[in-house]
Amino acid sequence: MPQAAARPTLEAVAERAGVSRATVSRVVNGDAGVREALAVKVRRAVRELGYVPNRAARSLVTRRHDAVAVVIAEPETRVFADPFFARQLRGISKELTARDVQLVLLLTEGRDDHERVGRYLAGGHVDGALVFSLHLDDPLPGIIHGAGLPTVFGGRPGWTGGVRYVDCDNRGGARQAVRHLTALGRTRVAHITGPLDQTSAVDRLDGYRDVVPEGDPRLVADGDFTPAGGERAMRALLDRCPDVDAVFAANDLSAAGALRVLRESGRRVPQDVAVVGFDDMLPLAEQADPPLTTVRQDIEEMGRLMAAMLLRDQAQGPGQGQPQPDAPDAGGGEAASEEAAHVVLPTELVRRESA
Amino acid sequence: MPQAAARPTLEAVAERAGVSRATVSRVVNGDAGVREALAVKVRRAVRELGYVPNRAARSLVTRRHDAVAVVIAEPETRVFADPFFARQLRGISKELTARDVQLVLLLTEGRDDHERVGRYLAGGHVDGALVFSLHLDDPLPGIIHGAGLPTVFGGRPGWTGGVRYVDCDNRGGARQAVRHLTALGRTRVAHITGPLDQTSAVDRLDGYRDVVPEGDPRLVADGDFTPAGGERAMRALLDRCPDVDAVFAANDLSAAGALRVLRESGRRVPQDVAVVGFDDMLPLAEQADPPLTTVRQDIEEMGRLMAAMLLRDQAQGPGQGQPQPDAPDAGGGEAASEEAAHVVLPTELVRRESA
DNA sequence: ATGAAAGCGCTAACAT
DNA sequence: ATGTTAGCGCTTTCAT
Repeated sequence: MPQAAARPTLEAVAERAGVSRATVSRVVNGDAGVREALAVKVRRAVRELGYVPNRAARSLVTRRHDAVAVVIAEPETRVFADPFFARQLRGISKELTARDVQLVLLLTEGRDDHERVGRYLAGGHVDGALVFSLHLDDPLPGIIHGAGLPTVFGGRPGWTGGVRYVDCDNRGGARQAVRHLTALGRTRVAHITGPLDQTSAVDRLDGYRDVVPEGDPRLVADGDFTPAGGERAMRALLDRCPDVDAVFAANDLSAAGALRVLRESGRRVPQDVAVVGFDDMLPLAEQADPPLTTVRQDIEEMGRLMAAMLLRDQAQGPGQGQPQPDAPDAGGGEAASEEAAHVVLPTELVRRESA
Repeated sequence: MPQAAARPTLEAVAERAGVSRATVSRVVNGDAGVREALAVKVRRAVRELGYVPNRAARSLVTRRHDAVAVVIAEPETRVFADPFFARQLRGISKELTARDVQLVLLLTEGRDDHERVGRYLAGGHVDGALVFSLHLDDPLPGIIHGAGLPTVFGGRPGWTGGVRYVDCDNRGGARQAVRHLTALGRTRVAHITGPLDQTSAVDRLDGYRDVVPEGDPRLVADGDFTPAGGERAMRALLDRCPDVDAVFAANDLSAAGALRVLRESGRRVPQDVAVVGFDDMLPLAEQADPPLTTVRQDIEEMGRLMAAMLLRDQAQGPGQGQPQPDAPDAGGGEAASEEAAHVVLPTELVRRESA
């Protein structure tokens, strides 16, 4: 029965400092109302003994866990073709670390996992959840929302009401991209969409239409955020409208596919056809030929804000059970406030050589 | 004082099933020695009440946590330019999920975080750690190893003895790459290295030398796993040895840089200079011009094996405190066994158009 | 095979 | 301001 190095307990610290457990607890938790003289003694004892509070024991009584779950609902596609996800995690991690909150990562592989994740979250092992789900028909967000756990979504979910989320300004970013192309004098600006069961793709399409409301419908081709989809769409575009002189691709991956097809077809980029992507996915965007002009979003900041938003009301006490009342800001505005029920981060056009 | 939906306790289940807490506990934990008739009643009560065990209470007495930490020690560079990391996490997640073990993610930002992570790990909040660190001089692995927590490293650490790790066969993969080039009839095969403070880069260089032991030293140029480094190295190579007819780049990112320089210099790939990368980093490798021949490693499997290796002895009981005695296999062999103190996974050459 | 009871280490009333 | 005390929900001897 290996005795695992017998960690010192509060009791041990109390004895060494010559005070009661309660006093040690107060000092350790930074509660006011302990004479400095005693506090000093306690802190010394803590240091000498290498005392570390037992989280399990603490959770048992406080009913808090100082842990939040990060649920990523789509390992199969984009998430793993893209450092996007890693950046967001980094932002989240920074914020959580700063508040001494643990990050429990939940990756779901498919429908089977939904139940498991739902059970875990409803099981009261974490104080909140940060959820990424890209598809409108994904039941997981609903399950989680229903679990009565404070939750913040990454990316606008496909439904409204009582939901908190952080997103980038997909629509505004799309407008930036398309305006850039029209400012270049391009008159036949096409759009390669993303999969339209994702709000980001829908929003980018909407942004495109904002700028080209009278647009030729044949200039819009379906993509799916993959290079192969971008190739297909670009071929269709070239076929239908040989006079196309600009393309706004819904992401950099499909832009890469489009570039390849344009090159094959003998078009020069940007001279014959200008191309703008979205995401500023590195190293792809930089290494593309020619380097891709694209719309950048501050992914890490999105993660940070998600965590901050979730933790904002964490202090109030253990698992509230109810999401916050909705208090949307203007919606799609560029200002970001942690007071809002959703935050939409601005995007930035990064000019390289493709447009 | 929001009462957080008062989860049912063991007590509640016991009462409903008309048995004692102890019996419910046995059933829930699958302990043998409960009459089936009773067990059935208990299970029904559990279901009806939606009982979920309180992990904190359980940990408090068992001193186990059913949680492991995943420590990623280098958010700044490669980890976040590369889905590598995400794939590995996925492998880990799958294995942990299957055993109902939680994944606590620890991302470290720099030296400041080392202490924090060390404290956390030594603090006894998790049953083990899976650690990624790329630099030989990183003190973190040592700290963690010293914390007396069962640990498995991702990638061979820069020191030997009593360490368990999972790695891919960097050296063998490099040999595959270079042999492929020589089999193509190339006689002036250059190598763009990675940063040589990482074992993966050193091993790949060694593999190159295995095949070209008599090699012209001017054919080896320092890179750093980045596209910019690859460009610099390729320029140096072209400068020193204009007759170079093949390049093995230590990773795909630097290969991409090399491709760009070759193109600029008017060389055709693969006709004039053949290029092989390492990693099969998608989408980069596929989208390169021309698509990159490269060495693939099964990243997800590496993650899975790390978790499996860690959990193998987890069953024995709470935090052993001592790492396992070393039981290395042949070292660098291609067979992978979960019995070994380290596992080295095979690599695979993926032929595309660059060589 | 089952139950009774003793804690695991901590926080939070309550008492002083 | 500090100490005393009563659990938090669970597992685990130890009786039966």
